[in-house]
Amino acid sequence: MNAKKTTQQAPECKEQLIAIKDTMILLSGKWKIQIIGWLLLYGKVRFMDMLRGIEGIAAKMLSKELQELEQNQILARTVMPTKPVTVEYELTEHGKTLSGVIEAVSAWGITHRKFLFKKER
Amino acid sequence: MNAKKTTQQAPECKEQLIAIKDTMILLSGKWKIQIIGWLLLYGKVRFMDMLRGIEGIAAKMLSKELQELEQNQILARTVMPTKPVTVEYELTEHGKTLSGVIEAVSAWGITHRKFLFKKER
DNA sequence: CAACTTAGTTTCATAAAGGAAACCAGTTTC
DNA sequence: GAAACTGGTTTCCTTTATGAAACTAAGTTG
Repeated sequence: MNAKKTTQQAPECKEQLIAIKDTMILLSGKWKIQIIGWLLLYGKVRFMDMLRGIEGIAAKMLSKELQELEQNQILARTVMPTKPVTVEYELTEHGKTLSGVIEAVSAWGITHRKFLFKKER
Repeated sequence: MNAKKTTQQAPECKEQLIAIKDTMILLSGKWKIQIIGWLLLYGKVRFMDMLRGIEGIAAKMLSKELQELEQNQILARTVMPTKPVTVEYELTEHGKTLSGVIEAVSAWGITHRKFLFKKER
């Protein structure tokens, strides 16, 4: 995983770095990863549940982020024929393949918290 | 990993979701994850190497992102006593614990590319 | 001394992200 | 019918993020 550079030439662009860029284009922003984490934890979720549950998100943002994730086939939107119409969102099979990313991000957050705690004492 | 909601109450806030939020605060932006990916691949890297190698980044951005990552103890900055001063950046031990995240992000980018490819034919 | 290198910083400007609040449409309950 | 609920959309506004280009500072080379 190491390749020292002594010249001033830029190293060739590794596929992994391109893949990182591609992924981050889809997941950038303050809310997308949180939304996906929610769907991984809770399965099918209604719009208002997310709006109330994801602290601080505004309806406009939630709506926009859900649309973008749907366009990228990360999640699916289903309108239910209930009394007041409800809409359910859930991860697609492809969306579920993000679980590795979400879990890694989540695990590191906990690692980082411990790191900060160790330091301050 | 599933907890259906039928009530209108928001589900309690899971630790994992907080951890996701914490992590994304540190890694948000267009460049940070790419920079960390670079340092994981190449070890010690000089400022100008990154500036030339990370496609599209401007000096101001690189400088700012490196400062933020240093403040969060993800990487370390070392001024080398060379002819024209050079500065080396490398991940700290703590920064290296991000490898799981970076690898997951990178791997998913490749998964996603395959998914798109399968669909279009 | 002029020109070039490294490693930035500063300035000026634009683009993208995010948010609060009001509004809309359909349905239901009081 | 008034009020409430679901799931949004629209408007207006503020904050961040990002960028290109010029500029600084110290040392090096021709």
